[in-house]
Amino acid sequence: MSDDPLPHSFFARPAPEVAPDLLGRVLRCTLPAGTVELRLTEVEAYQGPDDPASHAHRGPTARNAVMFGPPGYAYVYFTYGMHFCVNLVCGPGGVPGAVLLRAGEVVAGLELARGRRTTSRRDTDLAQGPARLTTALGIDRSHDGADLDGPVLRLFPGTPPPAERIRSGPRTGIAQAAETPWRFWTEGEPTVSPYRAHTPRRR
DNA sequence: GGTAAGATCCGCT
DNA sequence: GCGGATCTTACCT
Repeated sequence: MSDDPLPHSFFARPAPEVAPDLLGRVLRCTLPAGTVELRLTEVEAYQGPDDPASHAHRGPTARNAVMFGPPGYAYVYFTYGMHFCVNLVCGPGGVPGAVLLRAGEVVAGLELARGRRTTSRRDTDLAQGPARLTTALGIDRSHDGADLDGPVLRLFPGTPPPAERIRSGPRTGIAQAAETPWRFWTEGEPTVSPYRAHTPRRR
């Protein structure tokens, strides 16, 4: 990977526009233990303040402050008492938005990622799910606000999939605005759960 | 000062 | 498919 990282201007668009453009991109995380690189296969967009599912919906707080800052930085939060999730802050000035990284394929640092994900039975499970993804990369709250063109986190152009392989659907695990198709994934990737490719039943 | 819900994962059935 | 683990955040009284 000798390409230059994507510039901050890449993120200076609404999150629902940036999200599909993140598929196939490569996120590198460099820590004292070593480097892990992840090719993104599934993401979700959150665009506040009118998005009731977004952490930014109720205005700025100590936790979500990074979402209200400039694009091109990481927003990391803790949830369910045991998990971290990482977002990439997006959006034109003044509009809080972010893209949650849900899944990816480990393309470098496989041994290190396996060591962090001891419960994983297959390599495709290493970063299948937003909390597994942060564990595999070694990301925690200390990376909240980290520059995506910085010494720890860097996002490289990678190889985006052809447009016909990009799918979208409802976001996962949230009660509000579940009908908004702001989840994007690459069709045919083993790191994306197959059942998610189908339209969920309505009742 | 108390409480309910949460952008989840894992093991068991 | 279901429920437990585990704790922070935000909101209410």
